[in-house]
Amino acid sequence: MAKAMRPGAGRRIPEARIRARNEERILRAAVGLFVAKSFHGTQVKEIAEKSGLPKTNVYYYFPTKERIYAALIERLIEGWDRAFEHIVSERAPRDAIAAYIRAKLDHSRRHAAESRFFANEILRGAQFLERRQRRHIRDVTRRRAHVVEEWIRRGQLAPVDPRHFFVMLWSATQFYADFAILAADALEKRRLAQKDFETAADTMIRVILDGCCPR
Amino acid sequence: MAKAMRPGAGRRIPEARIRARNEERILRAAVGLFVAKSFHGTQVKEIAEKSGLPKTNVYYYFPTKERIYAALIERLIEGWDRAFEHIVSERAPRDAIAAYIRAKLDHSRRHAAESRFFANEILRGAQFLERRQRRHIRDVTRRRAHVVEEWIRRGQLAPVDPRHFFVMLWSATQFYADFAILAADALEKRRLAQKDFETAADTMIRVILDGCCPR
DNA sequence: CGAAAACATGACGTGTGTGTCAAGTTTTTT
DNA sequence: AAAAAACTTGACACACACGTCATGTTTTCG
Repeated sequence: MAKAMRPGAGRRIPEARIRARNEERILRAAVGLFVAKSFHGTQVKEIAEKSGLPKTNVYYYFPTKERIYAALIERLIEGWDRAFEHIVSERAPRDAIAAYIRAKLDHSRRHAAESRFFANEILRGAQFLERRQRRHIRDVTRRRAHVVEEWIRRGQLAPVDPRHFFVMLWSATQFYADFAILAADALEKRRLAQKDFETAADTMIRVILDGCCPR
Repeated sequence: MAKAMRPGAGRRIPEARIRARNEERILRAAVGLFVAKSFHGTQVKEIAEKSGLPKTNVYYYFPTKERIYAALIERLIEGWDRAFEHIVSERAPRDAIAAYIRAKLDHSRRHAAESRFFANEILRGAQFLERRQRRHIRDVTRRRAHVVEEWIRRGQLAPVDPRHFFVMLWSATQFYADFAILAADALEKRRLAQKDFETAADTMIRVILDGCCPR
């Protein structure tokens, strides 16, 4: 309520003030519900309640439940490649890979709901993911794979398959957020704290860079 | 149909012939559907159709849809620790870890549907997983963690956190089956073949044992 | 062979969840 | 200040999915 207005921002966009706020609310509420109860298990009524809006109002902004889901997918793709920016050939692989791992782990911890939502979508066959979105993922991966190849050519990195290498990084960095329960059980903790994520990062970096067998 | 009878086996269990077969059918059909459409998205009618039984018959064997789901969970836990059997202190860590990775990857490839089903259950908060089942996972992990600690004590392994180390192994070995679509896109393949799983295993073993930075 | 259990099936009830509609209120524009 | 657009709301309809029931058919066992 006590929100500061940005004067110059909202002149030609009358739709983009209250609408933006409400859409945001709806999406925020929807992520958690979709993760916990899946698409079919979530009812629009619940989304409405959780976002503090009446149900009919939800339908005012989104014509169907599916469109809410699709809107969420769209957002995720945007954030997908952010952490990849660390992987550049100018940087030494040790630094770059360590930074990537820390960034990705941190992101997944802070956006656990979104991370799970994405994982869930892939798990069930990426039925809502569009062709162009998958192509985007593919293209980004290819570009960064070239960086790894460059490192290998220079002898800065052991000759590993770059794509499989990335898969390893993804899997390790997503696991703690997505399968938090399993990770917590394995660590014999009630819940994962930030500290646990840091230990996880350290372990990962150590093993992936230098291996687990002593030199 | 042309099934050999085991004479001595089925005397006091008249329920366990045709029942066993039908329950098996139902569960088989259910796994795939639950993965693709989640619990709520799957209708008993579909399970019936896919298993070739009339719907009412499904209800004859399972009182509710939930019980079908729970029965599937029960089975998964049994298979959880199989691959862990490779992790024994008598064995050299290099061999043991490599064998574990290959076994787990192979298992997840051949039982992809079950693997995804389990992943899905954890992802949504393990709502159906019972206390004892989680305790079982915890206990098994603890026991194997001691093996890793023993290796470290002997200087056969670098001093890594054993539990985080296991998490790394799990995540990497499950990823290909659970997130096959993402993995395939990353590798620029239509579908993952057995060969891809082998390359994955090789890469993993290499990186995890010796790291990615050249010695 | 005959009784009892296990198995199979079509038709039905009931709750609930998606999306609609028509009528209100607030905000923006002229 | 009035008109128009954007937003909000309660009540409703239609569909459909879970689970039941009463009634057959096959298997098992004495």
